[in-house]
Amino acid sequence: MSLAPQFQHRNLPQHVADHIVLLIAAGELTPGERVFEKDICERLNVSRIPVREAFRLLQAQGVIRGEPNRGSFVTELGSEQIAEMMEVRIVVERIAGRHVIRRSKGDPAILDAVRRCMDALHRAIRNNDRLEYCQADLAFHSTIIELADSPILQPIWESLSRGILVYLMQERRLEESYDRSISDHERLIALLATGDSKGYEAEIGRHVMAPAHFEAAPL
Amino acid sequence: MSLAPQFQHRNLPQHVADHIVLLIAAGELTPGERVFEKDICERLNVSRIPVREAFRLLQAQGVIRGEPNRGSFVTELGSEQIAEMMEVRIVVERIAGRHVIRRSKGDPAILDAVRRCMDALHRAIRNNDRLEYCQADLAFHSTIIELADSPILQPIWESLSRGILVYLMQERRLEESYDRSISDHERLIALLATGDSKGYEAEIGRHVMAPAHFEAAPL
DNA sequence: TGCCATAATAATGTATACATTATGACACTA
DNA sequence: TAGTGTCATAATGTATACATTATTATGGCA
Repeated sequence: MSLAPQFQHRNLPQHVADHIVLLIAAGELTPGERVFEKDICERLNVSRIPVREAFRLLQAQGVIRGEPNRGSFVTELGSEQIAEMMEVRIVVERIAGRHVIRRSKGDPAILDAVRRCMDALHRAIRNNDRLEYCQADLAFHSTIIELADSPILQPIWESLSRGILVYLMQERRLEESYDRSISDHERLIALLATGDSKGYEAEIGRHVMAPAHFEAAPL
Repeated sequence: MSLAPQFQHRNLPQHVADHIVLLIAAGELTPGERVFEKDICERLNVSRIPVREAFRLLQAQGVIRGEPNRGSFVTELGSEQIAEMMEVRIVVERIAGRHVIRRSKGDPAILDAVRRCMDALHRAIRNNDRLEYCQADLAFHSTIIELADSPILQPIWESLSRGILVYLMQERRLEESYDRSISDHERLIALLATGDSKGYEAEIGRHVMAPAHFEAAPL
């Protein structure tokens, strides 16, 4: 294995899966397009086994769709799917918020992990780096899910966040929402810190639906 | 490969994954227990590659938890996790219901697939076979999700349904709810057929929460 | 010219073999 | 005896090689 040293000790299939999502987010792999194992192998200079395992991860997360003996294809997400994604996301984040608030009452220090995410968010905005910003935004929410420590929410969030990253990256006028993003996240932290469950649930709904670049869910 | 002929043309990692879930549901693998690749290999008489790919599928679905270089462990689900699962499930099934109703207005025949699931449910009850019943129950809901044809809902449902199967199988007094189960499902079909979105969304909530064997979500 | 059968190619699917890492036993030492 | 270091074992992680399946190109035939 001749992988770059910084990845030596990381989980290889997981890393490959992350990389494939980045390729999709960057537009190097387009929705509907077929993904070839060999192609990914050569890009990352690894054998087919970890790549195939990454494919299974992404398949279970809905990022790619696998047809037996016929290859894998990047899932296509229309505005309707984005709306669904956000609808489920809100529920997941609400449940997670309740858990984190309950846990933080016993140990307020756990919220520090969330606060630290704000630094990354500010840094990304200073660098005016879309990808860095999207990842920092998602890291904020991922941290909360992790703190909720739920074996149910975790995999669902991982699945959702894949799609959200791709969606955010292709969103026009993303930069215009930087200011609002900061204040939204600050407010979310404050609600967690004060233990205002109801307030947090309402605010998460607003925060997620704020862009409303996607169409509302059909009746 | 010396697998039984009936599985020759099925997706092997998928089949292995299903089998592992059955082992958990049957109690042959207990929550928290470590799952060895070799053990599964010998049980199903396949090599490690499809087994490892099945592990990745189940890992992304939250059925097992993998620790790098240290193996995989069956996820433990307490009553709190069951409650979360059902809370997310309701949202997923509500969204799916809306889609199916919309689609069925253009082609009412698609609901026949759901109606056919009732036969399997009746048969399972006649046979008084718990596993067959649980699978038929889940097949009913899986069919609706499939009809909704959503690349977002599908993987989330697959993840949820794994846990639901395990939960149902370990549920005492499951047999007592057979009658109610039939009437519930009949009612759900009727609501889909009449295109009553609101009614369906309410009924799904009742149906899922009916057992209430799990504790309510914490405040 | 259009259609079908067949072979060549290239992909996915699986098995075997090797490399690396964790774990437990055991002896050695303080 | 408690602690520690080393080695043996067994698991996971990865690479290579082979098998199977799908696709495409090609050539024969109507």
